[in-house]
Amino acid sequence: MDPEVRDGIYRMHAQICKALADPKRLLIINDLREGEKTVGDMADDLELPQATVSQHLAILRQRSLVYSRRDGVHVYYRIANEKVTRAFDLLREVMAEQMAKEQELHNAYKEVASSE
Amino acid sequence: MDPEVRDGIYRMHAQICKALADPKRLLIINDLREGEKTVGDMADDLELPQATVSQHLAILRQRSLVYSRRDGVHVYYRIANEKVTRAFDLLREVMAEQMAKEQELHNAYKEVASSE
DNA sequence: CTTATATATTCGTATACTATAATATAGCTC
DNA sequence: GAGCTATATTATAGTATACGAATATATAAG
Repeated sequence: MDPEVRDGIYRMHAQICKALADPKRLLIINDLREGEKTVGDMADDLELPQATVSQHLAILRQRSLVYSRRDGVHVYYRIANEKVTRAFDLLREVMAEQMAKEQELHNAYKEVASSE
Repeated sequence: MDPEVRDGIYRMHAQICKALADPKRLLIINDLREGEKTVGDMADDLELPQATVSQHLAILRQRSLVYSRRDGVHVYYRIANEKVTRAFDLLREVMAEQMAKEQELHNAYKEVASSE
């Protein structure tokens, strides 16, 4: 493949990953699983300042991970693609498996240590 | 959930996402789908300096997305969890669908423009 | 047109990331 | 041990990102 094209694709791919690479944006995405919500709803749910939520939503919007629609004074957001949620879940599973593995090691170590 | 615990989990989750959030690391992960490889193999495949590949592998290693084993002078890397690959693929599909959608819009616009 | 509310944007700053070059370490072979 | 190759680490400079506070915009109601 043309290296420039390849790099362009990988840059875009990374941009999408970057959109997920922040704890608050993950909280927002998780919150949106329940369905469409307004900025204020999410700010309340997550106990975050409105400006913070709005800033992060702007990033998610720019990268088309969420869509928004205005209804009067409210702007409703929703997850743009169900695959985003699935990726969220997969990566959380990776994390959980890592933690489980560490836990095992830790327990094994305690056994050895206590039998000395 | 205890907000501190929640934040800790989301921080870790974001750390894993961050590991994917760089074009070169995505190239590396993609390269490793073919199977175990050494640092040098990957540097050759991707036409990147050895130090660059090694640095990015260090990040992937710290976050346990890849495992490594030494065999003599070589260090072989492999993807730690197949779910990482699946997340890679899902997010690439998200990107592809976005591009397709943009393409459609673009074509639709051209039609309108040319009929004026 | 003014006020009130919801949302978005801007700005300054602190922090974190990436890239490159140089250097260091580890394990062979002789 | 000397020299060679593979890999890792460090230093640093440049860039990007996140956060908080303040400000701006948009809509609805009066």
